[in-house]
Amino acid sequence: MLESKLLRGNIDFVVEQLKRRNFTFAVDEFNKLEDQRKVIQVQTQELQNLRNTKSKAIGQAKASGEDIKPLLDEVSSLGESLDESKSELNALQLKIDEIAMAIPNIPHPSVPEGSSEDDNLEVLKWGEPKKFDFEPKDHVDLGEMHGIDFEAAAKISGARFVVMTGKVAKLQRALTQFMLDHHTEINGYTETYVPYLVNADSLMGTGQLPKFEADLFKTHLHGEEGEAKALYLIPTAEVPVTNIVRDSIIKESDLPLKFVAHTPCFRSEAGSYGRDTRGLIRQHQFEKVELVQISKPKDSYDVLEELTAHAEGILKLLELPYRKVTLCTGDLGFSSAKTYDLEVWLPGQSAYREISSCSCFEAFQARRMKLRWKNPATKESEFLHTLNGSGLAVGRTLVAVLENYQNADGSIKIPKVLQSYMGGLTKIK
RNA sequence: GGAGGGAUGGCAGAGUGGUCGAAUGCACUGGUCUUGAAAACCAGCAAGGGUUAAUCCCCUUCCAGGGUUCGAAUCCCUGUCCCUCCA
Repeated sequence: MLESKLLRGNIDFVVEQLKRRNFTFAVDEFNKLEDQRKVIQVQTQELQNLRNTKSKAIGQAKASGEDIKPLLDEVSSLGESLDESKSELNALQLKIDEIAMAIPNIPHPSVPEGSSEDDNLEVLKWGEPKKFDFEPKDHVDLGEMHGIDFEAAAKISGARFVVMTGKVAKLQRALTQFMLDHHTEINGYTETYVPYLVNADSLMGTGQLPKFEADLFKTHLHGEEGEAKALYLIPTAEVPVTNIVRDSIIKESDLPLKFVAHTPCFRSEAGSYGRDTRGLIRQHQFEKVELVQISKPKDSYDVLEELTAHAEGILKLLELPYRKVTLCTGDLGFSSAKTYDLEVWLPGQSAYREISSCSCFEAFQARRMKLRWKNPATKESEFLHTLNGSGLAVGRTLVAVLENYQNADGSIKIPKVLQSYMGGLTKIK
């Protein structure tokens, strides 16, 4: 959600900025509603004031033993016009909120202009894609001999699910453990366990709702109030973790807050039919280790660099070649002001593929979830900045390890940092 | 499964229909005093919104949502969460 002052006072700037990310803002409609709101709100508050004053007078008259009948007659008609005015105001406010909640964040000035992912800007490349003296297989072919079973998953659930057994399942767990340990012990994050089913308010807070309901799995509850109580499977740990601090005022001394959580993520992948249908790349359910930071506004872009470096650290320790790109305005997520994607090298596809997305949301999410701090400089409560990034997407990291560490015979070398998590194993075959 | 109690400002905790946005204590901020600090004393101290150049002023908010009433923290209904007792 954008700042209401900005929407009211400097709407031309907003429109211009949103144009950068191909979002057309219906200014005229919004302004019209705002003008109406002003009139009705002032009118409503005046009526309310009148009622309060009269009611107080009745109280006083009664206390001093006067006859209150004439005063009662005076207010009798007030309630009706007040109710009318109130409901008119409510209706207007609902419409305005609906529009406001659907406006994406404004890109940071440093974000490159562009319309699609082709315009993303490469920041750096790390590591050399390994030259194989044989034709490297992709993870699906490799997985067949190691216990990755898509057929069983299709039988159990359907497409875009997987069953893993044996060493490969353990390797995924090793990756998860390694990431969690590294982020808590080296990078200073607090390990966090969170619900995997969340309510609509939480999703509003981080920006998945109201616009992107189609991307989510929604539970269905029986009974009359089922709809209102329905929970959603989390598409990312960002949702429950960031919402830990929804509706709260954080002490300055507690900032920045740094959380790391491992959760499964569930995505409907609506609209991605035919994309990455093969393999583990695009699943309805996958594991992810997520980094979340809550920072003071002035620090947030330093934190973005730091948090991204934390995600990169995992790739470096796993010795996986990657590149870092800045998403262009057209490819930026709804809530984000600036995003770095980390893309890992996959020999099976001869391509870099996204394995982490690190974003600074500025106060966009904080405003939606009323997340504030007491700024000692201004003595005001002000909105904080939220950030998050995958550190990393575990399923895709597993893909990267399988493909980058494969041998000609299909066996997989275990990366050094994972060996202790695999009981000293150096190779799976 | 049954019976009861509770949810109030950063925290603790009063308040059962009207000058209650809310006593009091703690915490916090400023001041007096002090060589300095502590103590003591004095003063200030909720959030969101409207209007305004700004102040003033006004509105809303005492778990959430409905209702009763001229008027609700207070009464009624529903829900959520917490606690106690019984089985």
